[in-house]
Amino acid sequence: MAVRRDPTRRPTLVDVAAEAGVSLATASRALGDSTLVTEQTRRRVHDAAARLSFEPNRLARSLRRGATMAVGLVVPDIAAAFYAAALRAAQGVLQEAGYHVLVVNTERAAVREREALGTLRAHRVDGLLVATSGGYEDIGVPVVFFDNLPPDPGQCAVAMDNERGVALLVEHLAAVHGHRRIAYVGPPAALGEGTPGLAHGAGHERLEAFRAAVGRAGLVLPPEYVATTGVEPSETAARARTDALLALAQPPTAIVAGVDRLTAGILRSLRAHGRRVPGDVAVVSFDEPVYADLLDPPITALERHDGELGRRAAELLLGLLRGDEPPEARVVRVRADLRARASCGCGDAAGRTPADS
Amino acid sequence: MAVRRDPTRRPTLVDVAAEAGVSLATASRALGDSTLVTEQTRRRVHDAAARLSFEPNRLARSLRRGATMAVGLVVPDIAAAFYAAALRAAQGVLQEAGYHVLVVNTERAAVREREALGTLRAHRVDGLLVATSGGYEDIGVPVVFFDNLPPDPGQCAVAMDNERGVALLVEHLAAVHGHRRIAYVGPPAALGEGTPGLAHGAGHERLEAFRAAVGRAGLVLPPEYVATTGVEPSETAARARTDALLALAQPPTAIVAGVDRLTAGILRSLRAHGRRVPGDVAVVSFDEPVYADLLDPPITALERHDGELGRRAAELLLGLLRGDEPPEARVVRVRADLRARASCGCGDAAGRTPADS
DNA sequence: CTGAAAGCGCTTACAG
DNA sequence: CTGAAAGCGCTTACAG
Repeated sequence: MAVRRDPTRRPTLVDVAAEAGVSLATASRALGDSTLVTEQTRRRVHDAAARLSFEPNRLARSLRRGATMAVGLVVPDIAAAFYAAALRAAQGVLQEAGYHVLVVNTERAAVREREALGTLRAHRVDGLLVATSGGYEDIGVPVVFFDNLPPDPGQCAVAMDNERGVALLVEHLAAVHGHRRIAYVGPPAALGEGTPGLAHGAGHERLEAFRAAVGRAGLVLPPEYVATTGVEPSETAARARTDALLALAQPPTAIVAGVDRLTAGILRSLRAHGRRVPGDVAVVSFDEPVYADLLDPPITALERHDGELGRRAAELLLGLLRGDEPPEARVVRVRADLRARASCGCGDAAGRTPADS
Repeated sequence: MAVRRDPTRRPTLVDVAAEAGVSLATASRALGDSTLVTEQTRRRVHDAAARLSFEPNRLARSLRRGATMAVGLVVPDIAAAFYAAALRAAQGVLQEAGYHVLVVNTERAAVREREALGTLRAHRVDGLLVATSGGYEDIGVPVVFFDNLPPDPGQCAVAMDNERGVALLVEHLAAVHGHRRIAYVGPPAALGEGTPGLAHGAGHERLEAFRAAVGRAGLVLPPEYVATTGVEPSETAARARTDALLALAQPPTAIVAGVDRLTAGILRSLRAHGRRVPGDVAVVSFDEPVYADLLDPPITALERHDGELGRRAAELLLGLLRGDEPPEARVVRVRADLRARASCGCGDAAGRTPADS
C-alpha cells in the first residue's frame, strides 16, 4: 500500500510513519534503532521505509541536531600532488567515520581563504582541516592544520618534519658528495597572497632549516644563494631563480629545491644552460617529484608521506570532534626519509641506484 | 546594543531582527535585498547583522527553499592527476556561481559509488558531476558525466576525444616512424570493480579506437598485443603486462599506453629488461605524464586538457541547474593534440624536441 | 512597505 | 514502549 500523494515528491518520515501505521515519533525512533522500540515495530518501519525507498533528509536532521557531520577541508591547490594525496587519505578516514567532506580551493590567496571559511561556517561544518594560505580565522569549530603550523600554539597540526628533511638533504650533499657551494630554491616564507611573513609556514621552516644546516656543515652562505618564489611555487619562477644562480660569479655546485614543482623548473634551467646534473650541478628535492626515478637524471629526494599526513590530520580532528583532549604535543611531525638517486651524484654510471631496480 | 542572551550561541535572524528593531520577516527580506524593503530598513538590518557578525544558517535556508546550492562530485580517485585537475577547474566554476562542492572518492568500486550517491542524495545536492566507476544510479537530480560517457544517451557528458587521440598516437607510430608491430597497454574496458563490461567507459573507447586505428594502418594485430589492466590502472600492472609483451616470440616494436600511469610501469619494465626507448621499443602515452619532457626519454603524448574538461562539465551542469535545455550534442568532446617528443623516435640525438627548448 | 504565521523534515524531551 | 507537541532557523505566501 505504498500510496504516495505526489509521486514526484520525495517520501518523508511522515509518509513512512503512515505506511507503517505508527506515529512520526515512533518512525523516527525505529529508524534510529532506538532501544525504546519493539523489534516488531522496528522491522515494520524499516520495511515501510524500504518500500518507499525513503532517504532521511540530512538537512533537517542537522538543523534539528545542531551537527552536520560535515567537515570542511581548505587547501591552497587541490591539483598539487601533495594536497590531492593528503585530501584523499583524509577523506577516507572521515568518510569511514560517517563524515562527509566539503573541499575548497583557495588558490593560495588569503582573501579567498577567508571567503571559504565564511561559507563553511554558513554551512555549519562540525570541524575543519586547514592547509592555510594565511587567511585563517576562527569560525568556532575544532580545527586541525596540516602542512603548515597552527597560528596559535594551542591548536593541533600535522606537518612534515621540515627541519630534519632539509638537514638530510644538505648533509648528504655536503658530507657524502663534498659540496661546499649549496644554494636553495624554495617556496616563500610567507603563507599566501596578501599575508605578512607569518612564522607558521612550511616555507618558513624549510628556509630556516636550510640556513641552519648549511651553518652546521661549516659552509659559507652568500645571500644570493637563497632564492624563494612568489606564493605560487611555479616551475617558471624556479627556472628564473636558477638562471640567476647560474649567472653568479660563483655559481653553486648544488641546489636544494624546497618543493617538488620547483625541481622541474630547476632542471629545465640547467638543461637550457647546458649544465649536466649531477656533473656540473647536483640537485636534490624536498618532496619527491612524481616518477622521480624515471626522470633524467633520477632525482634524490625525501620520500612522500602525503597520505600519512592527511590520515593523521583526519584522525586528530575526529578525536577533537569526539571531545577528546588534544594530544600533549600539539604538532605531530611526519618523519622524513632520504631517497638517494643519481641527481646528487649517487648511483652507477647510468644514474640508477640498486633500489630502483 | 548588541545584547546576546547566550554569547556562545550563534546569532540567528531573530537576534538580528531584535537588534534592528524590525520583525523577523522584514529582517529576512532586508538581508535578501528584497525590493519590498526601504533602503533605510535595509541598511539598518545589514548594520545589525554586521554588529552581531550574523551568518545565516544555510541548512535552514536549504530546508525551507528545497535547494541546497551544493553539487556532488564523484570521482574514482582524487589523487590521480587527471581527476585532481578536473576537480579543481570544475570547483572554480561552481564556486563562482555560488555552489559548493561535495567530493567523494569511490576508489574505482561500483559499490562505493552507489553508497556515495546515497549520501549525496541524503544531503539533497542540487546536481551531480560524475566520473563513474560503474555504480551510477539516478538520484533524481541533474547530472553531467565526465571522462566517461553517459549510461543513458539522453544525459550530458564531457569526455576526451578518445578515438581521435588514440588514432593520432597509432598513426604517428605507423606513418612517421614506420612501426608495424604496435601493442597496447591500457585500462580495462569495464568501468569499475563489480561491473560488467559497460560500453560507456573511456577505457572501452580507447581500446576500440586502438583496434580500429591499427586496422586502418593496415597492420596485423595479434590478440596478445592488446593488454588491459585491472580496474586500478597501476604501474605494477602495466609493468607485468609489458614483461609479458617482451616475452613474446614476436615482441612489439612500439607500445601505446592508454593512461599516463601505465606509461611509468611500461618504462620500468623496459628498463629492467635493458631495452632502449625508443631504440628497441617506442613508447607513446595517451595522457601526458607529469614532467613528460623531463623523463628519460621525454615522452610523446597527448596534451592534457583536464582543466577544460572539468570546466566544461561544470558549465554544462550549471546550465541544467538553471533549467536550460541540454545541448543538442549531449556528449561534448575535448580535442586531442599530439605532442611529439623523443620516446617515439622524434627529436635530436639528445632526445629533445625544439619545442621543449 | 511591514508583520504574524505557516511550514521545510527531522529529533527529542515530556506525558502517558 | 508509544504518541502529541515543540522547535531547529530560515523563507514566503497571506493580510494589512
